[in-house]
Amino acid sequence: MTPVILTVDVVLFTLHQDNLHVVLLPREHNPYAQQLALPGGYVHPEEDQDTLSAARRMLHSKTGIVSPYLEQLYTFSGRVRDPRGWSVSVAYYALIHQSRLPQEHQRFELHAVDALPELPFDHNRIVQTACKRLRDKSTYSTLPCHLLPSAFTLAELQQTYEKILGTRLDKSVFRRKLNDLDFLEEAEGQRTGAHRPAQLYRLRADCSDATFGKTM
Amino acid sequence: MTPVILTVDVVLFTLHQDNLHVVLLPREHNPYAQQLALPGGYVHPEEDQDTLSAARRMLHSKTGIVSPYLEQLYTFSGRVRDPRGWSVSVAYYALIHQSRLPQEHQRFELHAVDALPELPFDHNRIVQTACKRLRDKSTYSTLPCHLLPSAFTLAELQQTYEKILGTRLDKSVFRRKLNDLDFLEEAEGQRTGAHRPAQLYRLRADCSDATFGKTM
DNA sequence: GGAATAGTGTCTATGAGACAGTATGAA
DNA sequence: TTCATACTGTCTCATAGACACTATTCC
Repeated sequence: MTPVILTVDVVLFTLHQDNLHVVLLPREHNPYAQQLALPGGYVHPEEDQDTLSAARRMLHSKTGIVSPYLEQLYTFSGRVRDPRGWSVSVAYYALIHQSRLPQEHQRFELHAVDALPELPFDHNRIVQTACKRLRDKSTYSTLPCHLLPSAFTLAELQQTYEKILGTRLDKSVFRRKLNDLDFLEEAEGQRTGAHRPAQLYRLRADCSDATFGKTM
Repeated sequence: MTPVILTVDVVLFTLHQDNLHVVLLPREHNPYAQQLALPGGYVHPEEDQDTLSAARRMLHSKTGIVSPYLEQLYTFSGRVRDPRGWSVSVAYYALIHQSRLPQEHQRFELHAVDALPELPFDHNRIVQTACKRLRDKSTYSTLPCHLLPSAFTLAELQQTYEKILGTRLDKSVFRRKLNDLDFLEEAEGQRTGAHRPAQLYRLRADCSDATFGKTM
């Protein structure tokens, strides 16, 4: 068998300055050394249980982040996508709140998904695919919760859905649906700001990957 | 790098005796020689453009079928799924009408998805994943059309949706939605049987992978 | 004409959207 | 008291579901 290059790449989403961003970091090695790219690298069969473990390891070793929401996205493959030869990249996507990104000594950068630089390999296509998946799945799942801190207000959650979906939602309708779908529970405390404080909620533990028939 | 085994596997669905079946065939080589398994095998980097091409080649060489609906399903990987070692299988699923299965000299078998034998590797899990995807996606896409011949009646289409989704649909509602979604076009001729003939329809060429917000 | 299936029309209840209203804390 | 935001109530209109009705063929 001709050897095939096996890698994983991770599209790590976060909300930054009210817009969807992805984490990019400069590549350490050739090809495309120093260029900004998705966190990723070779699968290590001795070390990794499977490609999910490899993705987790990659994320942790390159950005210091442990175990946010992480899901397989799609597998990209072929002769031309990597100059080193025939390759397979199992792509994953992850969601995290900005507060859980390490603050110091990390070389990663946040880039708005609608203003990405040109990336090596087929990484632009991978990000596009991830955006589409995130948007599609957000219409019928609890995904956007993972972009928020562990406790959040209903207004924050609504804004997050709106940002991802690119549409305005009616407050009353949104809350009625949340009530029906019943994937949130009250958290302790309230968000106190300049005005009336808002109740905090958290995603129910058994609903971290919940999907529903209806649409948000 | 430790060498990694790279394969593709294909879950080929068809309706047979009014039930959802998958194509299985006896493995030619070890491990598990002679045992029934999904059509699949090694990716050939010299020959295959990418894993999709590999899946097409596999399907054609093992079953004689060319190019039905074929879509990537999920990538299964790890140390334990294949006794030969650390492996990656990029799984695809395909839909085809029984009439397009070759009639003679093929060694494949049709097995009802709800009465599968025990399969080698993690093939049972792969079929399960494919069933779930097929069911989920059928609620908001034209997928079931690919299980029918190129021209079909609305009643046949409705029965197909019902079989896959496992629910009864109201004829009037179903047709109203078909009308709204507008992914069918009239085909020449009618299905003439024991009673009033039914108009034939076909999937519009630009809708072979159409999805919609609403639900069937 | 009867049986069976194709295809259409209509009533109703549900629920989404729009929007106005009330509640509560900060200044 | 005012302002801004949290939160809730209500009206209306669209539509999914239920089901009855008409149409067309074979016998």
